[in-house]
Amino acid sequence: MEPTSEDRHLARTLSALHRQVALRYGTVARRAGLTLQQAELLCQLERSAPSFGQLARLLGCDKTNVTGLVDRLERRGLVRRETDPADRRVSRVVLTDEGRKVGEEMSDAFACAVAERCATVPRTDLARLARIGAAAADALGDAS
Amino acid sequence: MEPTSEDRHLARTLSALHRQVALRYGTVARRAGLTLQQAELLCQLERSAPSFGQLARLLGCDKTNVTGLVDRLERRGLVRRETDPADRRVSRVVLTDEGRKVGEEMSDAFACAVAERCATVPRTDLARLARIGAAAADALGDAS
DNA sequence: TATTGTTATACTCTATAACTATA
DNA sequence: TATAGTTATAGAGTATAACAATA
Repeated sequence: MEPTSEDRHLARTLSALHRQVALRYGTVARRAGLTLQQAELLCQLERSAPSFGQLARLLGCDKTNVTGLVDRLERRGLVRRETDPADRRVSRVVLTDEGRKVGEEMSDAFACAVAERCATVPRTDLARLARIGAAAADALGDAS
Repeated sequence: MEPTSEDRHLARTLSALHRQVALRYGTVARRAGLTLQQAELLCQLERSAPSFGQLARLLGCDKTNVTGLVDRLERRGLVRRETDPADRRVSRVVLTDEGRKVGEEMSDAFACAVAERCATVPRTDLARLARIGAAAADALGDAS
């Protein structure tokens, strides 16, 4: 299938936006002494306690990779492993109090950085971006 | 500065969108036998021949890193180094014919993947996303 | 003297294959 | 036997400090 001119334009835009977000998010993470990958893992723990396999799927990497990421976050006291009582093969990754604090600080810092820089973009456009961006992220995340 | 509820919402959305784009883009890159970082460097060469320092700034990484990335892309025949005649300290990175071909194939494949998956999102919304997303990327990319 | 790219080093990220423990 | 997580290994990405060539 050949992409249309509109397809190409949207793809280029999403790619540029992704790069800028990664840059800003990486800056915030580094200020907290974390890598971008560690910060993204930490953010997946705010509302649930996923297993290693679930984390691998959420982050789009191999499960062997998650072992190392969690090792390093655990060594810094930001997360801990908990064995699932229902199935003793699975380990769940849980935020410590310190980990929750660091995660919230990073989220706030990133939100502020975005808001400051996007102050030149009309408010109604930002609201649209939030709405449509969420729909697009959902669509892109659908299986396979 | 404390972020508003709208700030947080926008930041969460941009973060989710970034993650999905990175996942899809990474898949396309891997199919071409490249890492996500190599693919992103390659895409910076379509319209210009940046120096190592410029590439470092564009990619948000250290210049020492660019040396390694270019080494690996050069080893695979996708780019080559050219000394700038005006200032013999600077090297410019140039696409080979093969590199341009691979870059274009990846761009097309990514545009198609996005278009297919976003088929459920109304066309007018996608046009808005492209317009506002570009403005936001510009705003986020502004200095400092 | 300042700048550009490179090298050396150390650590992190990443996937594949082989392994252990549990189901 | 199948699945969840780990370990060993190897290669790639990353930054810091020291360096060579050029300006």
